[in-house]
Amino acid sequence: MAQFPSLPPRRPVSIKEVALRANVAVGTVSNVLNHPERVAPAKRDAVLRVIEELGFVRNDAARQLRAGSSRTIGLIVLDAGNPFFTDLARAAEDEAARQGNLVMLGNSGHDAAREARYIDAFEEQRVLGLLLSPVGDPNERLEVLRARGVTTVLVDRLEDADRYSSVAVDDVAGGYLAVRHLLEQGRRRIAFIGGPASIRQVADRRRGAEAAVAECSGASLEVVEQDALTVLQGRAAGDQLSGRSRRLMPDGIFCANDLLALGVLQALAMLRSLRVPDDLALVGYDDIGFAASAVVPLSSIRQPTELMGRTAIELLNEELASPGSRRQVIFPPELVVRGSSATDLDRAPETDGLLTGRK
Amino acid sequence: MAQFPSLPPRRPVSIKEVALRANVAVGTVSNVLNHPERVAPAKRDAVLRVIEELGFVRNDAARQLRAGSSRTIGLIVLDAGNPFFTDLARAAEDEAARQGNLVMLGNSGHDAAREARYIDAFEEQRVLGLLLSPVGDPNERLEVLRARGVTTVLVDRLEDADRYSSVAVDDVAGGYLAVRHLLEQGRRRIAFIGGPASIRQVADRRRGAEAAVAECSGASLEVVEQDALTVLQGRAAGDQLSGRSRRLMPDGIFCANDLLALGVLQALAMLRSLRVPDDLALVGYDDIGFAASAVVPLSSIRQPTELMGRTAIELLNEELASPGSRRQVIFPPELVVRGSSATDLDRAPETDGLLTGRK
DNA sequence: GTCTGCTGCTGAAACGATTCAACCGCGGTG
DNA sequence: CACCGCGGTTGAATCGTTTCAGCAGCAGAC
Repeated sequence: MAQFPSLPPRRPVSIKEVALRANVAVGTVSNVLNHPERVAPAKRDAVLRVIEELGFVRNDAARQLRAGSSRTIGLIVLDAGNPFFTDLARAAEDEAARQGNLVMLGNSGHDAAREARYIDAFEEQRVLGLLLSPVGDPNERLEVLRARGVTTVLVDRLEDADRYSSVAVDDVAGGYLAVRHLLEQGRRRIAFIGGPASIRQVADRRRGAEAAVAECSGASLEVVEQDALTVLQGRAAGDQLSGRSRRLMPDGIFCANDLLALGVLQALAMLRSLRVPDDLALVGYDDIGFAASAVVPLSSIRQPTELMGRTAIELLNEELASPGSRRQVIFPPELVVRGSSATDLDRAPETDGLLTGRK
Repeated sequence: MAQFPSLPPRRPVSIKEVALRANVAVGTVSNVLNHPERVAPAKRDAVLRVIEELGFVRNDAARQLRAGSSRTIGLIVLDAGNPFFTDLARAAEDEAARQGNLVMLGNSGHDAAREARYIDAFEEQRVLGLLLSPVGDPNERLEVLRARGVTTVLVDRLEDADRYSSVAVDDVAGGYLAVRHLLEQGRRRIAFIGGPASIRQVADRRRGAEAAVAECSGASLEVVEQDALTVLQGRAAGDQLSGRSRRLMPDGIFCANDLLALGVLQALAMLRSLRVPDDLALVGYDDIGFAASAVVPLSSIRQPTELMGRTAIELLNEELASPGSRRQVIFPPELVVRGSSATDLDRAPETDGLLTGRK
């Protein structure tokens, strides 16, 4: 531990000192910062020079105190490690930056207490608004916030009533899209491998799969339920399937998430007799980074995360502009076709226009 | 878009209104909030009741303005999607929370402009201090911050001079640890598969590998250089190796990162003739989530991310307490042995005490 | 009854930026 | 010459909290 000659711990420079040094009134310095066009060029440059010289940095607390609200938007995510949220956060940051606002990220990590701490902190900071991907059922908490005038937009959560603005993604459409694609590739014996049905996303994706199968005569859907959405569970499911006779083997598999699909792929890679995609086509969900670089590149369903982030900020702005306005936006997911499901990649559709009607 | 009867946009309740309603002075309300022990229990409860009743939330801007600094610590990371940083962030948050402080996360995404925006914002907010994992060479920027009195701790970056407090991990030790383990398993023909040597981490890991081989007579090290640290590059390296005759094939491979190792594993899984770990032992680096659930669970080097996060906060506190004090902390990484390198998992050492001397 | 000490409470000052009514100076108009 | 208009500038008031010197009231000591 090195002890340096402690440089004088200079207090930050205030606007008053700048004014003094530049021989102008404090109001003029403030104008230079906030309404440069009101200040004569010569004086403006002089003030800017002094600001530079003294290393003045505006005290945001004082600005905020006077202005009544900040330029900060709070974003609380369930899992900062999940690419879905980081992509969304980045898009939200960009969109907010375009209006001169700033996004601060809080990570609740599925922990309600942690979430509460961030909500309180953001409220004390009088944030412009809150983007919240809530832990569990947020109703009471949200009502309190609402009552205190904190504008909140829900992210990745569908609310029954239209009491909050929200952005979410249509998982039913995603399941439909995946299975429709398998059917279009000529597959008829479809299997759905999913995690616990208690997870809404899983249930929705399955419903979408069922809908697609119902539209196609001669197609059947088998449901394989696993305990969790992990690679290991996927491998278990794959091992179980690979013991079957050729006759009972599905020729198309849709997994509720990419981890499951990668596990299935691992299990099947052990088998020489079965080839992907020729004998068995496979589609995952989420389009995680690993999907593209699997042994056989994995087809998957991608969520429009960037769009969701931008839209969340938009909805917040709308509600700030006209308090009381609410809007729910549900996005259709997108199919990404790769080697695990396309016998002929050239013909593979990039996006599926047919889905628009369901939106 | 539903338009609700706009509830009166009530201004937030101030401490003055609370005082009025509770028949006390503003100073007393402030004391209830900050020094409850100074207030008589009866009065304290009365004030708390009114606070609850009116839904009072302290205005942090005003507190901060008066107090001169906030209770917020800024953390700027290079990549919020990287588990290394999210784990570190979470540990930092926990440690900060123990002292009543709060960590706000900014994601620079390797973008210097973005980083600058966050630095400015945090400085305007007069944060307690900054934990920074800088983009590129930060020297000029840091000097400016230092001059303005913003206490900064560097994360995951070694500075030559001891001009800043910092936490980092010893990549040389990591490389040494990995290869020593391979040698202990009886392997002698070692290969190092690494990304561009321009990345410091890669170069350090390689140097560690060289040091371990040098200590063991009869051992040799072959270096395979790839363009990037990706699964695809790993697969390319694996394909290249698998064309070799048995004689020239390494029996132990150390990859500069887990992605490369997974790629190698993919390439070798195609080959029936070569088995992992019997014919070829494999060790990766970073211990990402996928390492444990690979076809053959991957041995890897784990960085003590939680410890680094906690320590970063500690260093910040130290420097705040006695300005001018600096400390650099370098952590030794940890070896995690899994199926890809252990012929006998029971004998596998969990941590390697031998390393302590190098620290 | 006076003095001392102590607890608990009060109320005004201070923090630093923004805002806004007032003011200044100057050129143009009638 | 008086007046107007106007761009540019001023400085006091304001935001909501914390801090702190000072005061009231009370108990105990003498």
